[in-house]
Amino acid sequence: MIKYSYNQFIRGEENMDASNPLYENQCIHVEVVVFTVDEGKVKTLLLQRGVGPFLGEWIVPGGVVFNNESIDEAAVRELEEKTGLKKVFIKQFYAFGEVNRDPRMRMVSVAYLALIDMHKVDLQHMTLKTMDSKWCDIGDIPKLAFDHNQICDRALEELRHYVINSNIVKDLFYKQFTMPELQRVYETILDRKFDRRNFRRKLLSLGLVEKTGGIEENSSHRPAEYYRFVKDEYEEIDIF
Amino acid sequence: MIKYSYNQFIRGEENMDASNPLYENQCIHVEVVVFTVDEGKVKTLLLQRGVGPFLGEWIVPGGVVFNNESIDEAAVRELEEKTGLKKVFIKQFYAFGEVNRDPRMRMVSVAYLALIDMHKVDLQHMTLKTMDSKWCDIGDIPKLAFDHNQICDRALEELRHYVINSNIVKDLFYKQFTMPELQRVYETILDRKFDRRNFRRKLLSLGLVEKTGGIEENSSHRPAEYYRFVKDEYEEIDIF
DNA sequence: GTAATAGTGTCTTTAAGACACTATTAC
DNA sequence: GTAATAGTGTCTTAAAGACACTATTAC
Repeated sequence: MIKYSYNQFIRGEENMDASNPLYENQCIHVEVVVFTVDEGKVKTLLLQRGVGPFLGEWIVPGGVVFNNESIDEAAVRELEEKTGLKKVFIKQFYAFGEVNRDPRMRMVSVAYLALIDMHKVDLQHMTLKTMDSKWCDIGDIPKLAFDHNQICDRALEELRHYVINSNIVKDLFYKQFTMPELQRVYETILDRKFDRRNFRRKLLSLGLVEKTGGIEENSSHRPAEYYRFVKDEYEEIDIF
Repeated sequence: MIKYSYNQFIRGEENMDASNPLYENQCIHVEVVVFTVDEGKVKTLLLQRGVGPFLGEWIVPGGVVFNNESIDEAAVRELEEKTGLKKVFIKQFYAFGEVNRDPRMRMVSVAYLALIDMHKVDLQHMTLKTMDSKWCDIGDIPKLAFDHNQICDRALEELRHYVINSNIVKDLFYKQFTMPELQRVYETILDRKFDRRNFRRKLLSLGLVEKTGGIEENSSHRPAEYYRFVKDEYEEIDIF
């Protein structure tokens, strides 16, 4: 990467460098807010810091963007490091850039959200920089370090938006599912109830899901039929 | 701002600094894509670079984020420097972070969009770093420097989204307007036609606009009645 | 009166919302 | 048979879309 002097840059020439007090020591971070649904609850992945600043406090997964990777690639890498998951669909939703949001440097965080099936993940509870990790009900999120509460809140807003306007919910299911299960996921994330008949009519008439032919087994009641998502790709579509 | 060493940071201690090859020389930029409607056309503000790199090529307004301001504040400052407009409503819509998008440094651009009434603006055609400026029809945007075509395209997508889902269009009118004028703006931005009667019914039944009581003058045809937006604040509301 | 554009109301079609009974399984 | 949960259809209401004639102005 070519280097230039600050004075050249500020005079309007083509150069700039990172040793200028006006904008020195800037750094780009990504944060990935990971959502899942477990036992009818929406949960998000939190990590407990094993290092300072904010040693022992909880945060959402994230890390510095390296110069040899795009911000999207950094988010993917970060998610893989923390969950072991590759090829997860992530969605950038907001950049956080208040002045003193990180005590170490001037840091802008580009935040992403991801939806996963938690059963695919084998959580690492202890790593180099992490003392512990957990899935936390979105109603019970504790005070987090940095501005991560704000990031979480915003992520949840965006999640709801995507759930209403796309087929993103498919990422919560790695295989087949029943209509009541699917309905519970929508109800949990959106925090509202749907009529069973209207819900089923809606999802089917949009062509979003289809029967697989199989039915549930070992239920102590009438077994539900299995469904799958018709499309495997992300698609914008108004659902509710 | 406290400084730390790279080695401390990467070892998982609380420190980091900006002289580490993995993430040195990073810099945060903002870009503001400014939209207006002129003679029934959607236009965006472009500047011609008066300095290198890309001397003489066109870009959207933007600049470096200083360490004493948030990214939102930087966008507001940038917009004021380029248009003279204060208190303009801006909306962050995306962060662009490919690796080599700027030849000078590792640069992440947080992009904002703004809607203004162009008649309020007195364009500066020549400044320290700018050779010229113009309002460019969004159908005729030339090849721009950096990744600014991508930024423009995405801004337009987001603009359409906000026009459909909020009252943002109010920012295009600084005073009263007629129903046909308003309809033309929606039609231009969304690139579709509406039935006059249905359009009027929709806007009125949503309580978005109201008559001012005045009527157009000096039209060589039946004068139209003037309307105003009922709310002055940004509001999310599904319009179409 | 002509040209230009503004203003208005009804019918049809589609989507959303409300609502109750029958079916299947394990025990 | 009992408990638990799945599956299904119709009616009502609201919103969207299609559509044609009259009104006002400058000239």
